[in-house]
Amino acid sequence: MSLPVVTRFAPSPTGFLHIGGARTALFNWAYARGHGGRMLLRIEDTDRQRSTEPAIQAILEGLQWLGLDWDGEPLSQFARAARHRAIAEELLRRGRAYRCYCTADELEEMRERAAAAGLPPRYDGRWRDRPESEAPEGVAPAIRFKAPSEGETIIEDQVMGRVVFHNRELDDLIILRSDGTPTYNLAVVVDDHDMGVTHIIRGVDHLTNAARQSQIYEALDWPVPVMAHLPLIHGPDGAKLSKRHGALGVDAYRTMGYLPAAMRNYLARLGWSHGDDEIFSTEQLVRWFDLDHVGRSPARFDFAKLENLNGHYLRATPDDQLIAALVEFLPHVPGGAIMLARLDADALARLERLMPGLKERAKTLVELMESARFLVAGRPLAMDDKAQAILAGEGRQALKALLPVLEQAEWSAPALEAAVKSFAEARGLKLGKLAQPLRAALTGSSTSPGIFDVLAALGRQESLSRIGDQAV
RNA sequence: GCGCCCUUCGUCUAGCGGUCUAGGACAUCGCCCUUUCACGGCGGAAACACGGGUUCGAUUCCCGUAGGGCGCGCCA
Repeated sequence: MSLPVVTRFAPSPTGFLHIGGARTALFNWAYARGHGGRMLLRIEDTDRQRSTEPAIQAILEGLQWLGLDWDGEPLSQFARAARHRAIAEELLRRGRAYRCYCTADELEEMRERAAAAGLPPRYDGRWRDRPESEAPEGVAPAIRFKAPSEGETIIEDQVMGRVVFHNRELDDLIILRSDGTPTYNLAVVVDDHDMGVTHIIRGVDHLTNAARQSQIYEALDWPVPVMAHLPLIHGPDGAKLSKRHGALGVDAYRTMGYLPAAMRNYLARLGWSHGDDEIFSTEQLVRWFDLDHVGRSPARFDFAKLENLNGHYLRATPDDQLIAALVEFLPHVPGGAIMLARLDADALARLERLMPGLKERAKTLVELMESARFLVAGRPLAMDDKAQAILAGEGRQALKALLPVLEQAEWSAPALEAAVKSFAEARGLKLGKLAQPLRAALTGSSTSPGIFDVLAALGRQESLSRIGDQAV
């Protein structure tokens, strides 16, 4: 246990980095960083049909956005095919593997027969002890691992506990295809060994593989790494993650306006806990993260909680950093580019003044963007329904009456508030009666920060002309 | 079908035999704050799947049942 920790994240590049993969990466990362170890990245691209370069890029970018870095260069599993083949042959030499001359049709038939008999679809081992001399003409053999047929294989899982598999349940899996390329279970074992991986942290969907891989380690006389299998993440309805909810690429979460720090925090709490702590920094996560406190039951993805958490992070981010985050965010969201183009120095200065009020009201960068939009919006100003209603009746009258008062007022938030207040009192009106139409006229929205701050931030000329537009 | 895994408020979870009249967070409901919307504060409702054991004592340990998940490819 005194060995330096080496973890790895090993996605297959057949699509984007989904939320489950992101959490697996986060846990591997946190574990390695918290134990003075390294986290390696391996791209499991041995399936040439389904692996794509764009998918690799998407995964790398997803990790980067999440703020998860890895040590060394990403390793291509495919590039190591020769090494895998050599180990398959080594297994053959050791008598722990054999050539299988079954055809695809034959295997299909085998599965069908098993299904008909109500048996598990397993390879029956027909070439396990059959001499090579009986090999049929013209059939390229695959190499199968000679799995132990008796006894049991035990996984001492750091999360799931001691898991026992009866060896009779595990059939002889193919480790080298008839075209000479390695299959997953062989490649994983060889790579993890060669990379010096000490801790394998991955989803429970690999638990059965853990048993098969453990057998291969044993056949090779290699030490089995520490294993930890994480429960899966489900959608809000408890079923499998679908496109509709959680099975989105992490880039989708970026587009929805979530902050990487909030994502890390939220993902960490999905399946792992540190007492009653809910909001903690990434630094604390690294310090606290352990396998002991990873739960065993699957978790549902809850957008409401993510959103709440994101709101916390938004509010906690210093204004200048938040503006930087927003500026960086805009190109990734529909309509954002236009807004970015209009954010000149003047608008940025106004945004800075309003940020304390704006960020308190936003849960995502999208909401922040929407609430700041009036700063750069051209006229006529787009109005939300409530704002329109407010300006429909008395609101317009109030604005008209208010205009001369504002023209006379000293131009600062407190002074404007005082002026409007005394005007309201003189007329026996509630302040809200005047503030509401002002808000609507200036921002086109019924939800905005302190309206007097808005007035001050916009400036006398801009404000008066906007109010004038709406008052006529 | 077979194997493995899981099961505390609606959701994420704390709990590792007595401290549990089961704690926190999100969501929800009510009140307060307030120029709107939020934020914030206070308070409410809300859970140990079921049945057997083990034990002086089970949310915690064991076994069943039910429900859910994952796996069973010359995919990873």
